[in-house]
Amino acid sequence: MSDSPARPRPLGPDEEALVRAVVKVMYVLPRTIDADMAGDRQLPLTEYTALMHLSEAPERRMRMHELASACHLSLSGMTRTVARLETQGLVKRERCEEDARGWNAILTDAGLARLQESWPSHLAAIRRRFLRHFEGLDLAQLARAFERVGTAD
Amino acid sequence: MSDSPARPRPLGPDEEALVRAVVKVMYVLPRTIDADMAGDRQLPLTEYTALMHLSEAPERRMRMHELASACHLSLSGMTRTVARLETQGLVKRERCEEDARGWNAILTDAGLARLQESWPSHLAAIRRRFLRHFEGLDLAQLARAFERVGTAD
DNA sequence: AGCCATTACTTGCTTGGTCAAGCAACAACA
DNA sequence: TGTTGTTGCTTGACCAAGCAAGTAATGGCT
Repeated sequence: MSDSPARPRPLGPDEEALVRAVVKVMYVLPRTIDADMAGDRQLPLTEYTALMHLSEAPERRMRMHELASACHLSLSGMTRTVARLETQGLVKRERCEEDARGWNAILTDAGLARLQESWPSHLAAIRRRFLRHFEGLDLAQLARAFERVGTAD
Repeated sequence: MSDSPARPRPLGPDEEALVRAVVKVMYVLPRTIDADMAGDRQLPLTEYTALMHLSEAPERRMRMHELASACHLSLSGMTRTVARLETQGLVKRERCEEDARGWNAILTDAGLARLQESWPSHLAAIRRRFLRHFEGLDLAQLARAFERVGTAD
């Protein structure tokens, strides 16, 4: 907080409705998606996301901090996530060649297989629980608005 | 998962952009708002929300499960939240008259004062970090879409 | 060469949530 | 009136996240 705002204008009805709906989505959607994906071999959303980003990276490898920021996770959070994935054999870690402080997280073949096994239900959940409800709206415009959210100015 | 979807159509570019942007918002926005509100006397978002719902309830009181679902929290999560608020004197608990298993969480005067103290910065944060970016869009339409999110059909 | 500031990551601790099990009060019924 | 099942909430065990402090490698700068 830089300045303490004296009496900000209260929310109008539409604004309030939007805020409440989005807050609800933030709480409910991740759990819903997770639950939809909970087949035999549940892959939690965070771990799924990490595998996904790795699969899209050149050589299926990324530095820890890149991966963390791609997943919107703190670096320490990512350390632990990768550790979990490593014990399952889905990811391995290698020291970075050009900077021995750094590590690469690397998607293993098993990890790729696991991701491919999960993505259809992940994708279906996204469509069914989320995108479905935005049919007919201008998605690109909406995406631009959401991309700006969080920035102050 | 009831049925395993064979090969769902992959996301188009606009769909993908929207999903990524919304996911990012879900991770980043709560922390941003929290941080904006972190004045001297930080009131975490969950606790703020609980106080807010209580303040709007008749007699400033609600049953635990009502409050939990209003806040999109599990009942046990709400038990702990209310416990935290109680130790700060912002809420008190009373056995429910007509059903001695039940409890009412009741907003105290101190709680109301605290809420009134927090809401300007809360509101400002919401405007600045969120609503600001939707100017010119049809908020009501958007709200309706988000209200449906999470439901399957 | 030797030191210092910086960077990349990990670890310890705390917080805040879930789920499952427990407990007490109620409701329905023999 | 006791018994049996259900409901409302709490508690215990666990887990994933963040922050702050620690460690190790690097890159200037003298």
